[in-house]
Amino acid sequence: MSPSPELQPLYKQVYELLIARLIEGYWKPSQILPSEMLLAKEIGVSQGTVRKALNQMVAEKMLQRQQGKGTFVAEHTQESDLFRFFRLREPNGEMLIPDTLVLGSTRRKASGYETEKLNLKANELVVELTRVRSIHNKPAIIEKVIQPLSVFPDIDKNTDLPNALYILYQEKYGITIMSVSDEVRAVEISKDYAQHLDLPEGSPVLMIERSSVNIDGRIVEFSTAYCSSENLVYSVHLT
Amino acid sequence: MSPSPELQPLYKQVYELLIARLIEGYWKPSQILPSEMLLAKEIGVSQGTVRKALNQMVAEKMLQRQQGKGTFVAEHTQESDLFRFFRLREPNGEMLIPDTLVLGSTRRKASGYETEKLNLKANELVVELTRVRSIHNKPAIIEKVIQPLSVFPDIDKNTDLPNALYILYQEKYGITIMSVSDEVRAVEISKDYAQHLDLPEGSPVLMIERSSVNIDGRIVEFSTAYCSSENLVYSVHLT
DNA sequence: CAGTGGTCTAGACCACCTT
DNA sequence: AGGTGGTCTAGACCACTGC
Repeated sequence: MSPSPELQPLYKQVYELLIARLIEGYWKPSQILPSEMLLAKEIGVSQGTVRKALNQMVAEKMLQRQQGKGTFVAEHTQESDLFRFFRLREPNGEMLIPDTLVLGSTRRKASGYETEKLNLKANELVVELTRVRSIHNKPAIIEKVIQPLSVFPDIDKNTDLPNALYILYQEKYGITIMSVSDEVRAVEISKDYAQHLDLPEGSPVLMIERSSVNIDGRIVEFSTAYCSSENLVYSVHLT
Repeated sequence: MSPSPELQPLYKQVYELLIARLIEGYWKPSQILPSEMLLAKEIGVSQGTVRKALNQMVAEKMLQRQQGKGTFVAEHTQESDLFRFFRLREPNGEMLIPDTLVLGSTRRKASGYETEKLNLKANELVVELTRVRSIHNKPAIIEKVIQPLSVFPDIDKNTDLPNALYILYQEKYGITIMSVSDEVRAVEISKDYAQHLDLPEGSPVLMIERSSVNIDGRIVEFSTAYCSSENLVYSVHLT
């Protein structure tokens, strides 16, 4: 017997094909896609089948559609989208966009923990970026971001990092963060970090470990944030 | 000019109609719905329109469909679903179902904060239920649940509360929790709670405030949990 | 075997946007 | 006016389930 082929619904094959084109950069963010009819003819399926694939991609936020205009590759450099994954709120529910100050950036070998979290090869180099984020001109969050150089070549050579790193990831490296996984703990803040956040040593703070996932499913960034919950709350809605 | 009627797509009207039937209990959890064809004939639309409404409800976890069997009202008393909103994990990512011990239950007027969170009328009565949840036979979580008596009549008269309260909500009160909103803070644990959790006073713990939402959109329960993050982590995946 | 949901197609009309 | 996506219908075939 010959090996059985993978049987997939047509719309799913179309879905995979379109995703592949997004990953390879065939269509770029904010670019308009061909119409349903054109795609259907090119691929060789009916318009309804293309529509089902497109709608699923819209549901997963890869595409955006506008009646009368067309279908666009999702632009994740707009404020509303950039802060889709920013879960820290003031106790009243308001979200303020923090100012950011870079404390330092070093290049080194990944630790065992980072190698595991980021699915790296042994001895890969990473950049460790440390930043302090302030709200109302008060330092509120200190965060350490680990960026593999294999994913972001020479990322530590950039001057003027944007407030939201995802802008840089998308515009310079073609990497679009589609989902994140957070692990939240309560810990006592270390002496060093306490100074940066203007808190007493040993104060309880939220420690938020985040893995960020690219459109192709790879974990491309890992960060650890410490955040006083005097003025900030980690807030999520689960459905 | 006469007031303009609300124009809604057909499938959305069908969607609303079906939800209304779920809310009024016309179809009950685990019950099978009529086939697409029967629903279409009864409502007076085409089968495709019914399908679009049904698929949206499946996406929102109100219904479940099985090829060859039929469409069912979601059964949220199965373990997999019951713990859909249980976000506490061991540091290795494993989830263990905790044992539960009731510490006490009192009936009193809602505080101003609770009245606001639960959208209650002034001076409504609530039940305050306090429980300790243990993992590996070690107390790990202490939680206070606020249940309005207007939503859950005589809920404090129940003996043998189930481990997962949502079973009780659904089976005795017809209330199905469809979504929750969490606010997570880091705080120092109080002396009283420290004893219950076998922790030093002032240890950093996660404080998780949760509002639980019924299928009709009302907030029907509010809880506050304190949890040592020595052995537990609040873990979410955001897409 | 009959009945169900899953997939796919084709054609129609509408509302919206651009030119 | 012409093109786009949004909605709706109708009909067909398939895979799965239960009798």
